[in-house]
Amino acid sequence: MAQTFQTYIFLDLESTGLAHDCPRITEICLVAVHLHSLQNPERDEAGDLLLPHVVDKVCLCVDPVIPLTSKAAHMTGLSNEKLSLNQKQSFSPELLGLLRDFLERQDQPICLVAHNGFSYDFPLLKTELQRVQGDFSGPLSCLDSCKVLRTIDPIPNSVRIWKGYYTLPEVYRRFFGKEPQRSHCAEGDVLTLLMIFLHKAQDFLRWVNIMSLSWAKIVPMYTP
DNA sequence: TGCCAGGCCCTCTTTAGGGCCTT
Repeated sequence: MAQTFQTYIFLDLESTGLAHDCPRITEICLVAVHLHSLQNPERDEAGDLLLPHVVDKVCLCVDPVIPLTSKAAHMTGLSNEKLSLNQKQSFSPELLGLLRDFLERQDQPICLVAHNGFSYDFPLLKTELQRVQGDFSGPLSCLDSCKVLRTIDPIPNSVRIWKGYYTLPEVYRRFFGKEPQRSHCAEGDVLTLLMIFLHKAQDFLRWVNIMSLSWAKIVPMYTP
């Protein structure tokens, strides 16, 4: 049965590597936006979309305990040394409690949104939750923005080289004609994703019931 | 330097193969 999600939480993770590296999270950012703000976006005097002003936001750096791959360190600008010198804690039951509190304070029901989330962010987050013997409770759904974009923004026949067509920066460039800010920083990528969603809000909201999955159906990336 | 994984999607498909997207 179709439901109307009242809150969309845009999510991005930075981590020590890709799935084959059995990665650990190094940075997590969640930005919660109410349906009202998505349906009634703010614009500047020129009519350009603005980021919603009324949002709840959590951004945390996490000690991954294991080494970052050189590529992940280069991309994210994070390092084990930086995280250690800044006394960052590892993913803990307390962090799970914080994330649960963040979800519970939002107007329900909630849909998490991440780019390539079905393949990467959601399974990795589920693995970290499993590591601390926990999980999110209650009805919670999730949506992969990459999957939706493949439907609502199909590749034109005139485009011959389509590698990178649905990467987060490329979609942003296509929609807004400028470079996204702070790529490969969790908060930067979340805000880029939020703007992309706002740009196609009507389409995303139309497809969300068909393409979203229950959080309970997300399979952990690997067994911790 | 490029590969490494894997679920998903597309097509020169479905008795399969290859590429994307995420760090």
